[in-house]
Amino acid sequence: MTPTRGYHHGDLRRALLDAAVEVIGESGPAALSLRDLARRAGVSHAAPAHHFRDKAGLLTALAVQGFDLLADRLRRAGDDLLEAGVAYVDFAVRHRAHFEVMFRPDLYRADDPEVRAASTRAGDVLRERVAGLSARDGGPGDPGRDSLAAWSIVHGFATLWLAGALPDRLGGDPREAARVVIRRLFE
Amino acid sequence: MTPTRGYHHGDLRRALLDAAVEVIGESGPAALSLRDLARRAGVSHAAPAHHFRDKAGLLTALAVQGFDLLADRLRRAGDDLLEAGVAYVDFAVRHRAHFEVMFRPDLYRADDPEVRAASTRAGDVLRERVAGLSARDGGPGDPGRDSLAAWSIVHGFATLWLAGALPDRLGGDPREAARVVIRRLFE
DNA sequence: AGCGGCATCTTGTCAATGGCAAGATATGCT
DNA sequence: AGCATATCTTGCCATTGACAAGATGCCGCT
Repeated sequence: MTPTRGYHHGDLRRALLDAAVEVIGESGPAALSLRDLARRAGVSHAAPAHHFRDKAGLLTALAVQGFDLLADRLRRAGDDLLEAGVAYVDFAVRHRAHFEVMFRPDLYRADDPEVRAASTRAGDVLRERVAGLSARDGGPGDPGRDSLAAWSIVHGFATLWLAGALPDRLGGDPREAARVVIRRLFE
Repeated sequence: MTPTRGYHHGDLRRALLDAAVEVIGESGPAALSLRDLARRAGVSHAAPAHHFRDKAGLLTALAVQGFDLLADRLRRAGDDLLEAGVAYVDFAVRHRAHFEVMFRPDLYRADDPEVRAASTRAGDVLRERVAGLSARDGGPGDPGRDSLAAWSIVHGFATLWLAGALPDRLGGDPREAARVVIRRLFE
């Protein structure tokens, strides 16, 4: 299982996932075609089925990858809830394709055990950060409510940013804009 | 232009939009098929094209309808920002199909003048409510930032609710759960 | 009343897609 | 070396979106 060049034709699974990320990032999940991915990878149109069964299978794998990436990003953002929030938005923008799939459960098998596990892992990190904050400032707040509010505001901001719904005056740096908005939670 | 029964075969445009709302509400926008809508309406597979040109055209019409519905709902929620927020979430849940399309610009022609106009109308109502709040409590806050924060938190909550990402303990009433979360902005 | 114009809908067709079945080919294990 | 298996290919079918050309019913105009 060497990472790059392989045996038969290359390591297809990764190549297909990478191509999917590229396509979705450019044109959205609706534009995704298994046959197109196969062409990009230089294999026949039925090859993807052996790795992912069907389209939903491929998107399920993408979702797992996405939740794991997100958990990693959140962890590396440190203990500060504000920075974790900024990292959440940053993740959504930099890994747009993953993010767009992750929260569209009608596109993949959301009940897949791998997805559930990965999604739980990411959720745990988020809750951890919120709990950390509540502890630090002598937090009165119900941590359930606080994490919901925090999650909602960063998720909403990220979604609206990706949808292109936000006004232009915010400029081109989502991290900076997100920081300002999230801080509103702490005042 | 009588509302119901019509002339040639019925008033198709409305029938198709209604059927689209039903399908999307049940299975998401990915499951939408023009031919299926035509079958449901009892017309031939090419009939929809005359009203909407293509799939994107139909979804564009749905988005316009959605933004107008949302503006209406927000207006009827009154001046209170908290209630407007609850109404936003309530709209997303009750008009799930519209909501899911509205914020997925890759599915329709987001640059369509009608969409832009309708979306602006809805945005104006939201900003109005935020401005009203700032004025009332001697608001120090930058209204730009406040409306962004308010929009983000309600949009995020609604999106997560629809995605089924929120924990079960919230129960089945999104309005109540949303009210608790939104209040977090005012403390 | 009759006629022409037009919006509405239908039939026919094509390329592209997802998914399935059956076969070919390389890989690794024994 | 030989066999089992994962990997990939070729061939096929139903469905879909989109287009073209024709049929059908409604309207206003003379």
